[in-house]
Amino acid sequence: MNATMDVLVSLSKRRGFVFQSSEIYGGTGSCWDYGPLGVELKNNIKRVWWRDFVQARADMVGIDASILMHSTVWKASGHLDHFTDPMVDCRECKHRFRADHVNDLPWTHYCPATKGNKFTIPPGEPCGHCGQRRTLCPECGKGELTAPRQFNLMFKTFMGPVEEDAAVTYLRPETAQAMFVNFDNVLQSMRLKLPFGVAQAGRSFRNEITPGNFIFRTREFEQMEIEYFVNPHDRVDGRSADEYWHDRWIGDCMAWFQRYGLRDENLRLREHDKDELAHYAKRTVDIEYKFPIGWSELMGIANRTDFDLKQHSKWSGKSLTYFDEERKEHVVPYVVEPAAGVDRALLAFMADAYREEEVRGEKRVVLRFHPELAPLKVAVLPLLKKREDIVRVAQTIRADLARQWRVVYDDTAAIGRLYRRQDEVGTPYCVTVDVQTVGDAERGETGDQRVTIRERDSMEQIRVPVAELAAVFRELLGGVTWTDLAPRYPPVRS
RNA sequence: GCGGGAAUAGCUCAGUGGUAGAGCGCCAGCCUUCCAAGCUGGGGGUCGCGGGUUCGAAUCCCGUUUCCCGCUCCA
Repeated sequence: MNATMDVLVSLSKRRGFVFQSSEIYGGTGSCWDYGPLGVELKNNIKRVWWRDFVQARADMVGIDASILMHSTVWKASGHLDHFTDPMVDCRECKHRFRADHVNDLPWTHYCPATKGNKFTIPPGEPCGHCGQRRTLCPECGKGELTAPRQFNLMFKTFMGPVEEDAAVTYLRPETAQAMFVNFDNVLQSMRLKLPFGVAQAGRSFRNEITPGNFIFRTREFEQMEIEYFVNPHDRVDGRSADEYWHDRWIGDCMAWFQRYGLRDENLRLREHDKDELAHYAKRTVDIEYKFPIGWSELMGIANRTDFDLKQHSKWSGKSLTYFDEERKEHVVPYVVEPAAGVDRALLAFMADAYREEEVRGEKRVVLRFHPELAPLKVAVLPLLKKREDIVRVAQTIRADLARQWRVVYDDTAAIGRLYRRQDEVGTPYCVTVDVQTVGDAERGETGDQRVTIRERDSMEQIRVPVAELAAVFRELLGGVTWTDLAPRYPPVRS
């Protein structure tokens, strides 16, 4: 069965993945807190993203910019003009006006006193024929206007302790701008050649009009963004570099989500129509995921052209160009932007991993996380908690493995229940220490110094020497599959 | 923004004016040699919040907040 949003919200709270923000005060709409397991999962997502897209590539570097920036950044980027003024809409023609300007616009008026003749009336004046003042849309003259709406998409704040004197600025609504603003710093300090990319993961803030659907749309969220700069004059495979790299990134990003567990049937690409493209974009393709709420955007990959660098160059007066040695010319790079939401990725990975299975007539809830994403990697479980020798070995194993991975120890229930608990939070491997491991000193039996490793999805078990545990987990948690590794060790029948 | 529904234990929910409940989960003990076993005991709720009616309110009334569904809006 597919996970419903309710089931995920409930599991998230019960097992420490996600809590509603400020819950004891009644909760804050559209804000969520990551709990002990949620933060591990989220950090793992960000880490593999960084490793795969920054660390592993010669053409990528990263930055970590401040959330507060010079307010002119948002003037240049277009966010300030587009998103901070009270707006009214015409219900008929859908034209949008700034509410504080609407009364200054000449009014197109279909006058009832002159059988619907059309007049243009100056601002503030009544109609000379019927005496009416403006009530309808200045543009089409027919539609009613909606009440003014404050489109504060950006969170306004004040730099400086005294509000009246302080400079107004904004919490960034996207991380991208810091990478454009730092273009020249990064280029010069790292001696980069096009094409190259700058990556950043960090928080962004938007006063969303309609937040909701758990962590899908929140007012504070985390992005993983890449700005990949290319020389638009270059040709790759017979195409312009920006178009070539745009498609490359779409493919790479899609493959990345598949690699970490999202199923093909839950992923698709969606091309933005020309009329829905953002003002800066030449082409945008969304990777959509089949969330519990339906198909929705998981990440967007946009060709932002040279819009942003040109804007910042214009507003700052600084040249933001790249010198093409071959052509002996300065060019403004085009930029391809793969932008993913960390929280949405987490939701997708969780939804896709969720399974309800039947095992021996009982329901088993299991999160089949990719081992690299799983918040807990290994649970160490003593089969008998009253046997000091067993407990001692188990504790030693836990401490040893915990130097490299997130490992937990649990002895508070029967083994079956302990397994189910770990299944429910997606722990890929359990290590069980039993009498066979340590032997029975009273009977003069020595143990075999082997423990049972149990794999989450197949529930298969193998006997592995304690001395080899760390090496085995380095393989299992580093890309080697269970199917490849398990045959090297004797199985255990349960 | 409009309409409808909901809010009681960690979770799922019962409780329609008279001492705050169940199942599951959680904790402790006993038991237990590998897939939510059993027994015993335990912690945990100012019934979303504020006001009102009443001898008495989880229950009736008003307000408010949050969440869900639909519409609208938005990208």
